[in-house]
Amino acid sequence: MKNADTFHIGDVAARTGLSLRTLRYWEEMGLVEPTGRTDGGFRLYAEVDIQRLLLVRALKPADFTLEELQEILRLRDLLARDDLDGATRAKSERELERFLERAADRCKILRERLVAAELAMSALRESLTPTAD
Amino acid sequence: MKNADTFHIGDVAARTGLSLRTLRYWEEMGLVEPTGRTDGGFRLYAEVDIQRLLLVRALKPADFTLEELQEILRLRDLLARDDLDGATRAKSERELERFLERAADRCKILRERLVAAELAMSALRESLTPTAD
DNA sequence: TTGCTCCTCACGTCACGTGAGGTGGC
DNA sequence: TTGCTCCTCACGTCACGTGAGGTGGC
Repeated sequence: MKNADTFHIGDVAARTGLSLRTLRYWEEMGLVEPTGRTDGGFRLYAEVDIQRLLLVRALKPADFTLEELQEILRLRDLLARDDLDGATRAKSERELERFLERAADRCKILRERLVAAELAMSALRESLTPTAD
Repeated sequence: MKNADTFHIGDVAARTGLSLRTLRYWEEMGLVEPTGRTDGGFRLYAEVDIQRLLLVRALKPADFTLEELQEILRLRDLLARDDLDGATRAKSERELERFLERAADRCKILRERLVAAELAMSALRESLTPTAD
């Protein structure tokens, strides 16, 4: 039921660093569904599924909701097809661009907040030795 | 009941960018409690409360839980006192140091994840023009 | 006095964590 | 056949969001 190119959920968790619960939840939300199942009901992930999972994992720090990530995957899948009419392709490209721009903005904001946090932390650290030195 | 140096929750929300719900929740968790209340029950925040709120807000991006932030505030308050015996002070300083080190580590990890996210995003963007150009 | 601000429940949400009880795979 | 992995509920958690229904403040 399982050939050499498919993986059980435990293998996938080990390879991606995601929890079993996260893998099942992402499937439940329609984000990444395993290619197949064994007769007994075990999930079977193919290499392409794992690449999808790694993409989602990589994008998560940009503060997307799972719904937004799903939309990004949908657009990516759509654009990967070659039977797409020009108008649909152009529209999808613009939508994906918009997502990526918002994500870039949020990355910038997160970086600024990290700087502010580190500033606050060094201020705290310095208050440890207020008079002495 | 309210003098010139105290603020209603709405003023505080405007000044800190935190929601009313967040201010009330942080109080409920024992993180930042307003200095007083009016006879009618309105919260009254003093300047010192607002500084506490701004510190918590600044530290949040370092991925602390509210419980951890509470512990940091407790240690900071303790260390601000001058009636502290040397042993307690030294111990508290070490504890706070440990927190700050862990926070610095997490900031570093978050920064690396942001880089990875931006890499994944530019890879996505490039896949938009696979053949043309 | 009017309306704007504030109050306290209390249920909802997002992205999972964590058992409980049961079965598949090599 | 044994045990290790996997399955599906389903309740719990964290940090709030979002009304509902009622009252305080200038």
